[in-house]
Amino acid sequence: MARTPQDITDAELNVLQVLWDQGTATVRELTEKLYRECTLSLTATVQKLLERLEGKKCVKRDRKTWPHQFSAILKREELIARQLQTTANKLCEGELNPLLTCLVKAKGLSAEDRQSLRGLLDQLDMDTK
Amino acid sequence: MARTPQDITDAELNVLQVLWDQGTATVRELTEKLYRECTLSLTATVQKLLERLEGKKCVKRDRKTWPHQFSAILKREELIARQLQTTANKLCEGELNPLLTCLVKAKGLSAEDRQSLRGLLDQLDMDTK
DNA sequence: TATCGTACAGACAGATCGTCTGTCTCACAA
DNA sequence: TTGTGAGACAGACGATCTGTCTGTACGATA
Repeated sequence: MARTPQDITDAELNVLQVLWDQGTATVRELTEKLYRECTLSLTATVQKLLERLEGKKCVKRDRKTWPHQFSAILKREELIARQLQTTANKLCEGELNPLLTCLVKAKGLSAEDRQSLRGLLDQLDMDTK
Repeated sequence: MARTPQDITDAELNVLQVLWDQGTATVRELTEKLYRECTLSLTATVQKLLERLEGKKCVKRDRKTWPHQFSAILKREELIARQLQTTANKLCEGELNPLLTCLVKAKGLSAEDRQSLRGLLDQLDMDTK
């Protein structure tokens, strides 16, 4: 049976992280940021990762500039949401609520966290009224 | 670079799902549930998956019975929590809060959902008082 | 026009993962 | 006790994924 490939690979994610930080970057900048050096082969590697990310509509490339300028299309929050939906599909028949419950029950939620969460909920109540 | 293998594989997860439903099962029962038939090779496949799950401490095997009875050690909620932590590590520097925010902001959270979530929060307030 | 960095295509190797084959062992019936 | 069928276990294979590299074409700058 065909294994389901991960939509965003580890190496691809590293590239995305830099783009999220910088906003926009060239291959050279990305390579140096990621590998702390910039050889020919490393550049090609990053180039390939960008190519794949472009194919996945996660990154866009400005071909009018030289060298090309790359920037992220996919926002960090969108990726988070996508990942959450994926785990929900795998483990909760697509329902997001069980994830919420799990998160809230997990330790590491301070009183302030709870308070700000209540704020968010109130906000939602207002919006849908 | 070594790719990071996924802790629980798709096929392994399918086995776990059945165990979560049934509570306990033999290889034969699992195979029939998963593949709707029970050939020699399919049985071996399930056997191998169980072996790997056992190695990962997700499943335990009762060797006193014949055939062996298998049951899940890892609970569904625990796996959910683990998955959430994994995405948090990849995308939020380990912080769970951003996930919460994402989830709450996502559509598909009804008024009742919000209300029950408030209940959960109140519960937590009580506990930590 | 020579040179250097970038773009692009293609390929490769290591690893993962689902699957299968083969052998041994156990329980049960004849 | 022995034969039989199902399960346990070990090992291996092959498709696929994924990070990386090589090779070639292209574009800009001196």
